[in-house]
Amino acid sequence: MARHLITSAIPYINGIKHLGNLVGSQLPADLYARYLRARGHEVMFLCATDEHGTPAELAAAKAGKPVAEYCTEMWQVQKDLSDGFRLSFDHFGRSSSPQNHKLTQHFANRLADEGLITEVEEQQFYSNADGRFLPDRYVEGECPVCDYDKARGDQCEECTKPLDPTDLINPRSAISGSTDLELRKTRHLYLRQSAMRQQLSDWIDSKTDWPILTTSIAKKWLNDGDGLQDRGITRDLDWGIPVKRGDADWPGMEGKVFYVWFDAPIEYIACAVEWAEATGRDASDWERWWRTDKGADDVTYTQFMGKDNVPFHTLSFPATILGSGEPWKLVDYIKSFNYLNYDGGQFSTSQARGVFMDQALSILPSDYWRWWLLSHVPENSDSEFTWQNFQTSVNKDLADVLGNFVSRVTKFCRSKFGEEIPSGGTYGPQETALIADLTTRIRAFERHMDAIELRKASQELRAIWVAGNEYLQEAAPWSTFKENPDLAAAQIRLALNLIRLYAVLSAPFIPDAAARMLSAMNTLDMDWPEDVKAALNTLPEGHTFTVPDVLFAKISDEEREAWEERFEGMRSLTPPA
RNA sequence: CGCGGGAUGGAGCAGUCUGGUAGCUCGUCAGGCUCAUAACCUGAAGGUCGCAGGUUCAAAUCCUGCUCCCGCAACCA
Repeated sequence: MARHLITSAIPYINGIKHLGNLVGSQLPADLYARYLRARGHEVMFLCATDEHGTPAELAAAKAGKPVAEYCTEMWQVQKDLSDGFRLSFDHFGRSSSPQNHKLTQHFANRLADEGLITEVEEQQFYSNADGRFLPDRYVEGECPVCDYDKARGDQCEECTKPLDPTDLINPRSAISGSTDLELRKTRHLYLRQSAMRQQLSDWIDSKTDWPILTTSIAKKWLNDGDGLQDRGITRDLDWGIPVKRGDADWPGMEGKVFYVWFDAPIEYIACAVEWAEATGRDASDWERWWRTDKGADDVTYTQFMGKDNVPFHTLSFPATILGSGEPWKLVDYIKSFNYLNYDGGQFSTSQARGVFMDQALSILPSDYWRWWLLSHVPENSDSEFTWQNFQTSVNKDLADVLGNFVSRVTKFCRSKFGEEIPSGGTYGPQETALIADLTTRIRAFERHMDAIELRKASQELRAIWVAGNEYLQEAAPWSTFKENPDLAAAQIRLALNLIRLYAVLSAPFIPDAAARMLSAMNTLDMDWPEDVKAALNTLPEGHTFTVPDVLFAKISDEEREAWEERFEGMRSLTPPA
């Protein structure tokens, strides 16, 4: 038994996430966590909401609520949705938690002590109308190059020219449209990432087994242009973690907060602190996951995220960890994903394009979504969600192959032998061959899961389901029953045990259906099939079971067409109350 | 010459690192079975592996050049 720490990139508090967000981090992380638990490993699976930054303030303002109140509500909304998708977090925390405040201030203090923080004075637009500083993107104006009048402070979207806010002609606030702006001097803390470039580079180079996507992005940031740049870690905002050196004030930094990308990854650690406190544990219980001097040296830490998050996890957060000089656990493996596109374009939160988590659950149970998303996860390149593909895959894999297998076996047994595992007969060559085939496939499935090769694992799992149908076709118990009922009994006994086996193997992908399969087989035995032959003898002769309802109803053409039409337009921008 | 990823039968993908008869799922066609959610099982047709050169006995796989698509481009979650 090994110990695994797993974190999913933490979703931003601003609004409900779409399927692209889900498939890029939380869902594959959940699959891996469930699989490792099923194999008997000790798992700590953490996620949280990322609550700081300007977008949260703006969303709260739009909703007419104080930002703290807005975040609390949206946290609950996201929590309910992750429960709906059966995401099995050990704790779903909040980056605005007191625990994270304390840890973030602690790390800043440590980094300052190590000489890795510098103060920089710069000029930034201040909006008198809005009563706040405007970060780059929140200044708009006319592009000095192409005259496009909606150029943003960081870049002109029309001519793609990178800009400074001060380059803009007639700058205005993107929040209120006010042109009453003035340049003010402000001081900010910078993390001296450049000083850690070599250390980070050596560390990345040591990770030879990481996905190409992960290392190539990291190396680009390390080596491009002038190399890794120092990064501002404070902002002139109200909402956030106050800049302090540990418990002490930080002279000159009054009224400022840490930048969201500094405190968000620290929440991975703070989340474990929240977990320990919420469950009545003490500090040593979370420290054994995070402090290598307090038991975490045997922990394997895996992070899941979309490709847009890679730089922060390969460089910024490791810079914080390494720079602290303290024995914190560093990530061992980073699994990153490409994007899931929606019918020819990108899913978009701001444009409300695509299918969002709440809508998905209102249409179909979570297992449908989990199976499709996990078996089509964008591992090697961007992939695309289409209703047509979704309908075909789900109907074929879940209804026809797996669901129908359960149905044909249980119904046949009920009609010929009654609702109990039939007695008599022995396993012969066909059964031996099936066990050998399943053993090979299950070992391959494990290898793919261990390597987090999710598409291959899905494919293998499907092949394992198909093997059951092949066996039935060949064994033909409906024929053998007529001449040799004992043989038919043995065949069906095996098939019923196969249902339990499928439930165990499939549970990480489709937990609800797996639970129904186990319930129908009237068993709580979820032991992993280390020995397939033994696993297929788990349910003994005479053990009772019930015929379950249809596991997966098929998606009809009418339903698919209705959804295609419904989701063609944009979703309502109003988040649920 | 900004960086990275991709281009494989009608669709979606694996195979490329470690050259050696091109593989999987869906779709199509034919057959089988009749226990089952008109499901399941078997077989067949269909690809000059983006384009052009090169290395080699042999290239989807290695090298060179080119074309097209996607993402990123630093404080934007």
